[in-house]
Amino acid sequence: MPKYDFGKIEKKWQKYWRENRIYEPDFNNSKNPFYNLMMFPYPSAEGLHVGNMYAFTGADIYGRMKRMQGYDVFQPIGLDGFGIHSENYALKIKAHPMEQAKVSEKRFYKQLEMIGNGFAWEEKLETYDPEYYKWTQWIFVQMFKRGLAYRAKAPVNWCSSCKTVLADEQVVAGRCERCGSFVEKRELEQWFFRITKYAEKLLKNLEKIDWSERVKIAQKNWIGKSEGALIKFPIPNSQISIKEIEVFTTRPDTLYGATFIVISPELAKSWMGNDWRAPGEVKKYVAKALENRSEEQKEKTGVFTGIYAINPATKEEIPVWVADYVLAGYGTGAIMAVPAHDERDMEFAKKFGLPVSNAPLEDKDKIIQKVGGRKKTQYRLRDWLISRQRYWGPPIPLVFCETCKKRAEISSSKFIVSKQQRKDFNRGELENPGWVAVPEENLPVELPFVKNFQPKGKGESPLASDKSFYETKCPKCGGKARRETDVSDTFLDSAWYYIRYPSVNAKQDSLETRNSKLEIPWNRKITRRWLPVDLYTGGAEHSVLHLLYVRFIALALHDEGLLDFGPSDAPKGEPFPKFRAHGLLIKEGAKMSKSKGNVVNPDEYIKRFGADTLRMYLMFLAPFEYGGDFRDAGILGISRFLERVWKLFSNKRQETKNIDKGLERKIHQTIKKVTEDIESLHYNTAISALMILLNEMEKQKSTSRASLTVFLKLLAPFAPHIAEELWEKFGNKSSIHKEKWPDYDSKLINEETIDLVIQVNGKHRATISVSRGLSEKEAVKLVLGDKKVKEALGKAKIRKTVFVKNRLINFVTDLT
RNA sequence: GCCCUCGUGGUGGAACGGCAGACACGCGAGCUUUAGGAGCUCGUGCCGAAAGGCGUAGAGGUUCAAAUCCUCUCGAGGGCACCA
Repeated sequence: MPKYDFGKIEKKWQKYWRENRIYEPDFNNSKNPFYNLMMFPYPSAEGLHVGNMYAFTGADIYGRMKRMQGYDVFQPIGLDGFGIHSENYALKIKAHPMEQAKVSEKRFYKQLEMIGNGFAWEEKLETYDPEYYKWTQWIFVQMFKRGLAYRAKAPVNWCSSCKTVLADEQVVAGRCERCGSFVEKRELEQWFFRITKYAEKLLKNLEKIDWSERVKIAQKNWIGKSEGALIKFPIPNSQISIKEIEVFTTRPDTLYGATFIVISPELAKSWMGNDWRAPGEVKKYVAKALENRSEEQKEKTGVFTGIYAINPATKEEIPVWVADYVLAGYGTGAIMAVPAHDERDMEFAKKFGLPVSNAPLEDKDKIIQKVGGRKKTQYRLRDWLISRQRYWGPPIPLVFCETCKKRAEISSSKFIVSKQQRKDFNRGELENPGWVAVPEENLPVELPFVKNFQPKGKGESPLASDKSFYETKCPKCGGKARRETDVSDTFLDSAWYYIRYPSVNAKQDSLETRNSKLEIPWNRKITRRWLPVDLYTGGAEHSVLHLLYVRFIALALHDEGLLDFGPSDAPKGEPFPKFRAHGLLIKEGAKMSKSKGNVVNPDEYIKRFGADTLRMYLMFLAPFEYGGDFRDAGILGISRFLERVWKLFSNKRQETKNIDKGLERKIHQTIKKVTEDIESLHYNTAISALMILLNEMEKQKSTSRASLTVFLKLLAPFAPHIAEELWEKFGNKSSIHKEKWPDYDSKLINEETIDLVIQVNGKHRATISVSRGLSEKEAVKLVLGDKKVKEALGKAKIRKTVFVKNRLINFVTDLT
């Protein structure tokens, strides 16, 4: 037998797999579909990162076992290449993103093939492909038409380095998730998706989906539900039109201790916008606070407004202050301050010499009723800011028309409008007068090649300088109109890719709506058969980004009757009943980063050791969900292992009729262990079990063909190429990856004799070999005859005997 | 500040409440004419010559029995963070 030439073997089988369509399921007729999905990569860096490979390999091993267990596994691959990450990379290397995309695509797909995963290549997709983003725009249109997209002016996050607005989810500790620059607040008009409408559903469904606990908790915190009450504080003898202040509190029971009110600068400003003639000092404070509203915690500041309100419980007059520690976007923008029960209020009270009252607590419900308040549930979650002032994304498929604005305003007014008039406009058009959706049949709105694609930084996308792009006709009235020039957030691209995959090569499907036929981006029958996804794997860093958006979009499309998944244990419309977050791969104790120069390039290692070795090494480091520490030295262990496997199959192929009992038992134990460990993603211990089995087999003079067959099958998910090669050398004509996964016989697993541990007062004193199933009576008799035990017991009297069958016996003696 | 997760040899990590350290890496000794990033055998938690003792961040507790369960402290990582 020749030596183990992994380079040649790996190439050979990768070609074979593709040509023979080994990993292509039958989408229309599959009886046993299993959708094994891994988050697709964004090709922004120099090439595939070993972290990507780690994640993909982990998902692949699971998929390969499922395939051998008789499932029709679908494991798609694609590129999330639209959006700011790829654009920033293009900017950095001074390339045009549209051209760079083609370069990255080629490179990534080549690398992704080299790692030996069972990808269904024929269903690959790229988010920047017009054939794909046509449908991303279609989703935007559906959201708009159904009142789930709206335009509003609001203080939003602005990254001055990326020169665009960002969603709250993309701001991490006050910094831009992409570039790390500090994010500032700017008052801008932007497009939002109404994710807050789904706050409760997104929260409640978490209980019924099987996800990594840490991710569920992160989502729960992000949604941030609090139950409390709205309570009104009247303003007596009010000189202005504001007659009362309503506050939100989670502690209505502390109302008797509320000794002052604090309103946010934003609320103060809106009062001034009415008829409040605020003192100069207040005006100054508010202006300053609004201009410089930092997220950082700092010393409390504030001013007295001169206004007094009445505490509805004590009937006492309390002062109203304005301070920037009260947020505008949460609750009513005003709070009742209870220094005795709230640290922040206490800090404020101390600083400004306000009274502190230690009033007793009341019953929550009673006090709410007494003062005429009402219960209120509040969420921390904000709407999803979806527009971006960048170039490399799907243009938002909307058009602004002055003529239609007036008509829509009339139609949306409460005055008498005929039903027909109202029907002329969808909800989005009524809520956003002047904005008209591009009709579905005119999609995609293609992203033009713009030479100067660099972000402008004036709150406008580069498309705003392309006249030929934005000048258009209103699809509604045919008049002169202007296209929206912002593009949508990358996270919209990735919010639905998994629905598209199974339908990439499917027949175009449509839905009957009231007055027309609506083309849809997925085949309904296939979608019902393959979705929801059976197992979704990805990084925990997407806990409140992708993983929240993707659920929202699926639930919304589902509620709007556009999408219909097949049955699952999860609530209807949940895309991922089971999600597992893989861990982070680090290098010698440190995070991999280009600045540290410790980024592992998988290509090099594949060249030196082979993809199979690298795959197994990555999986051997630690449990898949923990992550792992990549150390160069360690890979030799796996390299040796596979070399020894190769040798075993070269040298010990003699047929043996007499199967060694001990080996047979070991084989069945290994089948059980490997099967269970793959199921729970404990690949490290599965590999260890294979090593133990190999050690055993090497000790045998000869090994039966049946044993070797089992070994190869168990190895196949981890090292798919070498397993395939040895399988062929065994004379098989079809792929090992389509073979049946071995079963174990639980009767053959148990050893006939076991080591019984003998303890005296909980201390291990001896171990004796006894036959399995030995009774307590027999055990005591046997054990008490043991010399060591006698010694240990000495003269002490046995007070109690604890016997655990097939495991241990513990004598508890009187203390002497 | 609040919430979550985790602390085990020189290293990565094993361990249904029941023999702590599986499997590897590294290291040590030996074998093999052996220059290859080789292979094979044995050893390798700490103290001790041994018997034995001590050991899972630290301190308590529950239990016949604790790395595992409970309480507190310390440390690391992650999420939220002036959200009333």
